[in-house]
Amino acid sequence: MPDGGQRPTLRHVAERSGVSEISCSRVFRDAPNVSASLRAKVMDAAQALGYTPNRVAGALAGKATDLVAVIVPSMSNSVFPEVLDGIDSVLAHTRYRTVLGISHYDLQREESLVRDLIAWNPRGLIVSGLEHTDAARALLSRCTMPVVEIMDADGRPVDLSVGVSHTRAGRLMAQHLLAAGRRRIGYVGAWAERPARSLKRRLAFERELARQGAPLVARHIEPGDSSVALGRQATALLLAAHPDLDAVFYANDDLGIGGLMHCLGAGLSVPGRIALAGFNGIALVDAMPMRLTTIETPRFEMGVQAAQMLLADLEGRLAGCPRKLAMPLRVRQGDTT
Amino acid sequence: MPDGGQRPTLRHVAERSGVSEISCSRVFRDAPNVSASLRAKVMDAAQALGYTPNRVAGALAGKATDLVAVIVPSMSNSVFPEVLDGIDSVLAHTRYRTVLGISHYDLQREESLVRDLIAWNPRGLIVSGLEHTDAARALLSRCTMPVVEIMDADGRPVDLSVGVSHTRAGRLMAQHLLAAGRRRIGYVGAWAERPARSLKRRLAFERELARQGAPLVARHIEPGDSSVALGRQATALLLAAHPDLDAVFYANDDLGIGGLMHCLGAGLSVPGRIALAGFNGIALVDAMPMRLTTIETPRFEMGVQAAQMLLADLEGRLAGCPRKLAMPLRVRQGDTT
DNA sequence: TGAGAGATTGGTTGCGCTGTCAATCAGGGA
DNA sequence: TCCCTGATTGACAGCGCAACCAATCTCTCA
Repeated sequence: MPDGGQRPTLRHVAERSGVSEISCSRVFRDAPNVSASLRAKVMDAAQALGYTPNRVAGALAGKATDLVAVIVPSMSNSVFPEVLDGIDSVLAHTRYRTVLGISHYDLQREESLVRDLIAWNPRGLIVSGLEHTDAARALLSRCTMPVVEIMDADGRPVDLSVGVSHTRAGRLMAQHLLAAGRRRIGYVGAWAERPARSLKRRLAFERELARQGAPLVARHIEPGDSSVALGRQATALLLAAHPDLDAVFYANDDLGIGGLMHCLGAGLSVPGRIALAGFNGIALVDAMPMRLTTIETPRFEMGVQAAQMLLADLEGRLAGCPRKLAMPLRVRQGDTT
Repeated sequence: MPDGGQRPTLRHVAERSGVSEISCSRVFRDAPNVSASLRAKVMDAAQALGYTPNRVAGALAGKATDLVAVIVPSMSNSVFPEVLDGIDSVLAHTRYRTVLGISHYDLQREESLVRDLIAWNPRGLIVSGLEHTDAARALLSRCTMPVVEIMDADGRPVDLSVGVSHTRAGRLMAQHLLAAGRRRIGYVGAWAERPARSLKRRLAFERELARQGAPLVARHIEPGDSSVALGRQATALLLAAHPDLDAVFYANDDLGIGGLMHCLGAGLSVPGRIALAGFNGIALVDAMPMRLTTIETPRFEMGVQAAQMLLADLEGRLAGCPRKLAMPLRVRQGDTT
């Protein structure tokens, strides 16, 4: 019935079923006030034609797409895949779909992604972090759809936010290590500290150490992408330069596990000789022969909350609710401190 | 200038700049034959108004969106995030954006995602595996845009495909273990073997073992999601039931590393007492104190190739090129066999 | 100087669908 | 029996942009 290899449209369905286009449209949208017999006729015709609604046309006519733009900084460790999983676990049950952008911890790239994804007129945006270029921030604050900034709770969000306090995380870990009697403490980071969150953690960590009279002895910030292998290398370098360190705090668990691997390989007793601690609480930690002490962050749950806040805002259910959500954070004592 | 809080449109830009809508449109599309002065006028007006093109309207008018639908089965290990990274590394430099679906290794869910994403009229689809429900396969073969099936090379793709031969992988590993003198061999899988690819690997593995006179002794397929922790548990169970195994092949590296952790923890000498091997060659392998022998698969590269084939097909550059691409595969000897 | 080629600009139409409002129909109470 | 109400169905316009074709303008060359 549809001429040539063209995709059938509502008009084809309308013609074949002998029903008006708009009634067909109602059937596919599950709009109210459609009789069962009409619905059946339309569905039969659609079935026969292999009709699928064109959501692009629907989006234009209805003035809103059912897309949610999500911008994450990286896919190279398990953190953001978990967040995406959380977002998807909520959106999968709705008509909304995720459009993905990866910024590679580059705020310039993030800005262009924001610009690009806004052009799709999404129903909402989920972006990572509270730090953006001025232009990106301007775009985000000007746009009419809800924007959720995830991962961070230290700062002022453009609109909505769900995250943890990295300042608190740094302080907590400093207190934990000091309480465990450590005094000569080092730090290992990666990504040249481009994610502002890790910088916030480190600064808070250093501040607390200094406040308690045991200032940071040394730090090693790698330029490259974080990974277990990089953590191993960086730890070797740091300990070569500062053999007397009695604890190291890592920007994340990947690095920390790498550090643990180095120490085990080098025959350094952990935590006897040196204590190690990471950040995030990824699943891998539990699978290691020795469980890294870490700070547990709710990645999946942040994704879930972000998506739920977005939906709630779209449905006007957010009146009175907090627009800034700080998620809980706790030190998870492992075997390495 | 745009009335109320409404998003400015081409018409607003046209009015403000005193240029026709269509010429404005040309400016934003970088269409040819636009004078510098006209472009400047238009850009000024757009700047002042904060205009962003509405890609949804453009997609409808131009009869094609710049969306690429990607359906992956899982985000819970590093494999598919890496594939996504590969896809993104290609698409990021184009005007195409990724719409993501996660099927959770459920073909029914995959089918509904296919249906759902086709409704967005994407420029192409990238789906995982060659096995789909009949309905999904029908949808995929009927749709006019290119479809790339990734990860597998054993079977007949609907359209394009990029993947590795899992049958060959299973055979290779059987040969490797037998060549290393192993005779009492076990297998550990997960996800209830829903990914057909892992089943293909195992069957080829068992076939080769049997052919060479050392049939599989035992296998343990977990129902749950694969993870390092699960591999550890499963190995404990398998070895408890079959203490005389001298080698175990795992459906993937996460499980294999879990197995390694178990053996190290239980004081079993690896590879002296027992050999272990995984599949994929994820980065984590290299960071462990003992490197798991594995079969290296080019995940990032498969993403890259899939995206490139898609683009090539869209641009008509695929005439004569193979529409089915088998990627290389090799056993990477570690410390565990 | 004038024709012709090419570069630049604009008008009209319609992509496929949904919002809005109008028309129609069935059934119930006065 | 007839009007009124609510449930169904339909007509029409337009979402914001780009394809197509026409108009204009600018050169170049004879």
